[in-house]
Amino acid sequence: MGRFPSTPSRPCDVYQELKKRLEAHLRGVLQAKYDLQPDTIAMETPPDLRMGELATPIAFELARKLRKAPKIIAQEIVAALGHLDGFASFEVAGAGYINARLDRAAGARMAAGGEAGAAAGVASGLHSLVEHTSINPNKAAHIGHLRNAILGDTFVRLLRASGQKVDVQNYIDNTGVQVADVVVGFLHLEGKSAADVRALLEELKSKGARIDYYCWDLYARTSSWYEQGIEEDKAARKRLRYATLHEIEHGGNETAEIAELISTAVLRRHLETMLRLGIEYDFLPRESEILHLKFWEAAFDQLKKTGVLYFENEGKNKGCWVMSRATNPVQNQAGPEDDAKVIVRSNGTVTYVGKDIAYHLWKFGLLGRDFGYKPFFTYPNHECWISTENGEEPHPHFGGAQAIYNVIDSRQSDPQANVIQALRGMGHVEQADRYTHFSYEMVALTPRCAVELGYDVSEEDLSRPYIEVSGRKGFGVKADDLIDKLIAATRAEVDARQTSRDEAERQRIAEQIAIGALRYFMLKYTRNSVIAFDFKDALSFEGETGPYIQYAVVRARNIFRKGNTTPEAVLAEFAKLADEAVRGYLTGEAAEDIWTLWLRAGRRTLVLEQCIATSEPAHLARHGFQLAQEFNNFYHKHHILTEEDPARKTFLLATAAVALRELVTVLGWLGIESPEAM
RNA sequence: GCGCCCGUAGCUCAGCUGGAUAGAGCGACUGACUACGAAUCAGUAGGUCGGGAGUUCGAAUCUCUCCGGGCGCACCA
Repeated sequence: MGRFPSTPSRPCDVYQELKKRLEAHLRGVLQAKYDLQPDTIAMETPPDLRMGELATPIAFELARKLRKAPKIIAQEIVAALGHLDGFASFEVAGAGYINARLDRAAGARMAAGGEAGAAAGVASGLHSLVEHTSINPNKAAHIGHLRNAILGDTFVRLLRASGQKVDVQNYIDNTGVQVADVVVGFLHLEGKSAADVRALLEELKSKGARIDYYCWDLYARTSSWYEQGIEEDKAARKRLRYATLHEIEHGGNETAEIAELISTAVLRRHLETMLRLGIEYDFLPRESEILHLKFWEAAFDQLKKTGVLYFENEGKNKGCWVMSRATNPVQNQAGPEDDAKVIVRSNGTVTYVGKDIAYHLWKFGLLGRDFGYKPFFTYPNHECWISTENGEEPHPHFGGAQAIYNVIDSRQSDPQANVIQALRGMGHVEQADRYTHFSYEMVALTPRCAVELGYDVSEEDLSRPYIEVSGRKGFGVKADDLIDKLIAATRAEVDARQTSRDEAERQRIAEQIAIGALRYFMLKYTRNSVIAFDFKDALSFEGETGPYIQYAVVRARNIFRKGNTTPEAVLAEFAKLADEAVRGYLTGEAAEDIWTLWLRAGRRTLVLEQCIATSEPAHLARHGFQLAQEFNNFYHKHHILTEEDPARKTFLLATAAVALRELVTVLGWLGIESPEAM
């Protein structure tokens, strides 16, 4: 069963519809013939199109129960299936498979009208909240953050395409040690006051320089400064670090003012960087408000009341409020539970997980408190709000979602599990079930790439398959650097090809291609595979890449431009063709590749649902590539505009129209634009 | 010590709820631009799916075990 309530009578694409139809028909037969009602009927696609389009191995499963050979059962079922709308025939294959052949004309008609189903989208009524990006606002974004934001943004697009209402949040830890570290850098390494920092921000702005890049270096310098000198120095610097952190958390002093200036300026840069990729946010909740609006106090009451937290009187956690681990749920008897997770320290302060529990109660509307809101960043079509203590009225409402997705790398799975465990323990079982840690593996650098970038790489690291990026060490590829590099590369290609277009147009196309390449690169890997980053792979525009798919779109569009017609007009003509004609064009050895393309075009919603059910956008990326590949193959084999038979020409044009529509839709869901030319 | 992830072609990766002959891209080698633009297409070579056992009519997929690699397991944030 799916995670969410099923949506009855939802429009389906060809595959979904026919699969459902066949399944229902099979159930009828099994009921009438054997008085059986199996829970599920497995449906699959045969290895070769010549065997049919749908298949079921149901006869194998029934063999034992019915004490008959699978082949005999399959024959009996096939005999009983008779005729079914949308299907041409059923037959037994192999040792007992039941294969179904579609009525290709009917299938093509359904695929041609496919936009009705998908465009309607059908509101599932679910209100989801996706949190992604969440970069500490103390340095520039790097490639690891790009993977996070692209995965998150794409998933948002998929949820919206399926009809969900989605709020996009970017959590900002503006009062953590990481921000404290750059503040230490400004105060003690550079000797700057709040006024100096303000002047620096102005100066950088006037020069068009990036404050996040400035902080990238300062952060790395400060981190290494902590490690330098004699032990006494180190201890003193560590004390300074935590004193700074506490001043920032407390607020209302010059240190906090610098932290606010820097974190806000860096945050703006992050939003600008992500906007280059078409990534936008609705709300930016900040840790400073979670602290100052006392979210924790409200959560603490609930945690104590429900018994999730208990006070430890002995053992190593004596004097703390602790929670049992998710992996170790019950251990109430006999002695202190030293393995428990500390939520409130013996000095009375709350840990990160504690604050996170409070924040997640808010996300589900269970906290009984809310942020103040003020506008922060204006997008062409909407406003992005940020948390504040005393908000402005009126403001939109955030939080109170039914389902949440946290796009956070897999290293955080432990703390995420703790939060889910707390929710469950508090009795919020439904919410815990709809809490998804959308985890993914890191982006690392290949040793070769690290050397190429001029970093000192140890012997040990050189022998590894990849090296983890580190903001603290200043080791990694900055997001904007990569985007700039990609645009420069695509611009060179576009300049060589599009000699008649003007500067602005060429730049626009180059950006679309560069972003397409980047987004596709980050999406083509499944979430739990580590990406060992290399410029050679990321800067590739051939083969399984975003530009490959975009190029297929451009080719399809060119057909209609040169043919002086439109996809809409063509599909209207196609509707008038006789079924016999369409069936003829889609049948036979030479037509298999065309039929393959139509079939692929007819499974978009199926892939969408699979992506959502598994939280895996990579499936859609692959679907887009395969669609483009099959279209390119079709494009080469069949020259459309010189086709002499007018009916066949209409059919070929309709094929291109459907492919074009699907490619553009899929690319849109991946957040990739379809250029007019390449 | 405990937990999670990974191991599939020379390289980088797919492989949907177990299903028929394990697929792409890159790289290598052959071919195809006077066609709707070759950022393309067609073809060839290349795999005991880390090893072993088990479950099953049927395993890359599920279970166990071993080997190899990565990441987590703080009163840090």
